[in-house]
Amino acid sequence: MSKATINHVAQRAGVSIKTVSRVVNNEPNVSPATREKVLKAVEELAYQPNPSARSLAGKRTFVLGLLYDNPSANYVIDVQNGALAASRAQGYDLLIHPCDHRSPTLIQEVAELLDQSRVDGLILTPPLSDLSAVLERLIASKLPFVRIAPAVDKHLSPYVATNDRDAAYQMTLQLLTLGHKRIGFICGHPDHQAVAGRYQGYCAALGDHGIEVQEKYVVQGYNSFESGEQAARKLLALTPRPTAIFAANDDMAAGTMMVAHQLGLNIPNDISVAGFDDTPVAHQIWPSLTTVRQPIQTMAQTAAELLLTQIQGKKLPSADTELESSLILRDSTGPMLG
Amino acid sequence: MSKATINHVAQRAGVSIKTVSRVVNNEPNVSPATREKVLKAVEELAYQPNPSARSLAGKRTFVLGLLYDNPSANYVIDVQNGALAASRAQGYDLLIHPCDHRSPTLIQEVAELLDQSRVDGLILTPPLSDLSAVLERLIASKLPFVRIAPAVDKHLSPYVATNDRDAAYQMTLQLLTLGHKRIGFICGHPDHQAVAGRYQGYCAALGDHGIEVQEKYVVQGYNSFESGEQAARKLLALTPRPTAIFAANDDMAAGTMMVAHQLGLNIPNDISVAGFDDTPVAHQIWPSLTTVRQPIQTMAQTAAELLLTQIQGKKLPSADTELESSLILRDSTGPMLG
DNA sequence: CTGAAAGCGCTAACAC
DNA sequence: GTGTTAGCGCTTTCAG
Repeated sequence: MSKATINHVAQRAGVSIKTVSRVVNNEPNVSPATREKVLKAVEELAYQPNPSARSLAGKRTFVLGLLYDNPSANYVIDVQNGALAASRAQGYDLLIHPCDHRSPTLIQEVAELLDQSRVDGLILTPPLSDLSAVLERLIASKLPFVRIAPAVDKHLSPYVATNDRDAAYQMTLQLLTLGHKRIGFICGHPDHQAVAGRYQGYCAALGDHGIEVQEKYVVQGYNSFESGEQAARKLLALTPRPTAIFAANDDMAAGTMMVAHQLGLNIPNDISVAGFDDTPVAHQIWPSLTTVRQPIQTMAQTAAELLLTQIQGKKLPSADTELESSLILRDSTGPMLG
Repeated sequence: MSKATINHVAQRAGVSIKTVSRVVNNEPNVSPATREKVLKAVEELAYQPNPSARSLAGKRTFVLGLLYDNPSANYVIDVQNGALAASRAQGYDLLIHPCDHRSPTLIQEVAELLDQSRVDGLILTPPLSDLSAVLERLIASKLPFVRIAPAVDKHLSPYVATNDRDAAYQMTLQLLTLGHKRIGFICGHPDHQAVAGRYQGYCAALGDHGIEVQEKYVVQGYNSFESGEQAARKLLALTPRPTAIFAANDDMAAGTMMVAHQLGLNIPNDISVAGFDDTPVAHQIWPSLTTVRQPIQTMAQTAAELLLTQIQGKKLPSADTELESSLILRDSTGPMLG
C-alpha cells in the first residue's frame, strides 16, 4: 500500500513536492491552509516517506545505534527497551550492535559502523563508555554520541549516570545499622569502572562509622555468578568470618548465597547478603535478595533523548543527568545475631 | 573516510560504475582481470557502498527485522545474537521490534513496519509465530518471513523448531525412572502454543508407563515466576502430594522451588523439581535445577539463514528444520524416597 | 563482457 | 509562502 510517494501526495494536494516535504518535516513557511491540505492528502494516501530516499538526499538516517558489550541479558534488554521508547517516539529506529570490549578488532568494527553511515548517533553502555580508543574514534568522526554511566572523562560527551556511590553507601549503612561490623565486599569487574563507585560507597560508609576497611574482607570479582562463588568461598573461610557480604552485583550475590547454602549457613541468620542491580534473580532465589534497583530503562531512554536533542542541533540541558537508585530490602539481610 | 563513492572506484579502476556495481554485487559477466582491478580499487579506497543509495535504487534494504514479544530477557538476547550472527555474516543488519502480542494495535504496527519497507524479511518468535492475524498480513504483503517454533499451520512459512514434545517425554521418563509416580505438571501460558508440546510429552510418557494423567496434578501456569508459585501452592496442598513437579519453564520451576522452601520441604528429598529452558537462573538457584536446554541461539541463526536464502531467491532445503534439545540433570531431582 | 542513460524518492539550494 | 531545479549513490534497463 505504501506505494504512495511524495509526488502522489503533491498531486493530490495540488502543491509542489517541496511543500509536501516541508509539511512532513515540520518546517516553517507553510500557510496553515496549505499545511492542512497536504496533511489531508498524506492521511488519505497513508503516505510514509521512504527512509532510504530520505537519508540519501538528506544527511540523516533516522536510525540510532546502540553499542554494547553483553554483561547481562536483563541489562541489555532494559537498555534496548529504554532506547527504543525514546527513538520510536521521534520516528527513529534502533540498530543494535553487540560487541566484545576486549576484542582487538573493536575499533575497526566501530569504524566500519561509522563508515557505513547508517546511524545518526550512538549510545554507549559500560564498559564501552570508558574505552578511550573508542571515544577518540567517535570524537574524530564527529558523530554525536551519548554515554550511559561513564566513570571517566565525563566532559567528553553528554551522559546519563546514577548515584551508584551513594546507593552503595546507603546499603552499607543499612548493614551497619543492623549491627554488622565485619562486612565483606565483592568488587565488580575491573574493566567496568562504573561499578568502582560502589566500592567507594562501601568504604565511605565504613569510614564514617569508624570502621577500618580491611583488605582481607575485600575480594575481587568479575561480575559473574561463578566469580561470586569463588569470592564468597574466600570470604567465608576467613576467621573471624564476616557476618555480612555486599556484592557489587546480583549475580555475584547469588553466587555468594549458593556457597553459603553449600556450607550449611543460614541466610540471613549466619550471614547477610546484599547485591546490586535488582535483576529478576534477586526475587527468585531463596531467600529473596536485598539489593539496589537502578532505573536502567529510564537511563537508556534519557540517553536516547539526549542524543536526539543533540542530533537535532538543539541545546542540551546544562545540568548533568543523574538518576536515583533505590534500596530494595528483602529477606537475605537481617540483624546480626550472637 | 568512506567518502569514496562508486564513481571514485570506477575512475580509479578505469571502468564504468556499472562494472564496479557488478563486482561489488558478485554478478557474473565480468572478466577476471577487470574484477581484479576493481577489487584493488575498492580495497585502496576502503570503499563501502552506501546502504541508502543501494536500497533506494534496488529493491533490497539489507536489513532483517526481528519481531518478538518479550517473554524473557535471556530468550530474546539469545534470539537476537543468533539472528545477528547470520545477518552480519552476509552483510545484513538487524532491526529489532519488540511488541505486545495482545496489543489491539499489533496488526497496525506490523503494517507500518512493512509499509516503511525498511526490511527485506522478518523473523517471528513465539507467540507471534502462531498469531493468524499477523501471519495473514505478512502473507498478503509478500514479504519473506520465517518463524521460530510455530505450533500451527507449519506449511505457511519456513520455520525452525525443536523437539519440545520429545524432550518433555524424556524428562518425564527420567522422573518415572527415579521412582516417581505422582508427578505434577505446570502448563505454560496458553497463548504460547509452542509449549503445549511439552504437556503432550508429559502425558505420553505417563501413558506409556501405564499411569493415568490425573487432572488435579496438572495446573495451568503463565510462564512467570509468580504463576509458578501459585501453581506449586495448589499442587503441594494436594493429598497425596506429588513427589515430583515438572514445570513447563524454568521461571515456574523456580517459583515452585521457592514455595517448597517456604513450606519447609527438602528438594529433592521431599519433592523433585524439573524445569525447561536452562535459563541462567537454573544453575543459580539452590539446589540447581534439572531442566531441558534448547539451542535457542542456533535456532535463531538457522532461521535467519533460511530467511536470507529465501530473500536471495534460492531454493530452501526441503527438510523441515528441527533442532534437538537436551536434558540437563542437576540437583533438584532425585530418587523417590520413602 | 562492458557502458551510457534513466531513474529510485527525497532534500537542498535557489528562484519566484 | 511556494515552486523549480539539481543532485544524493546506486541499480536497472538496454545498447553495444
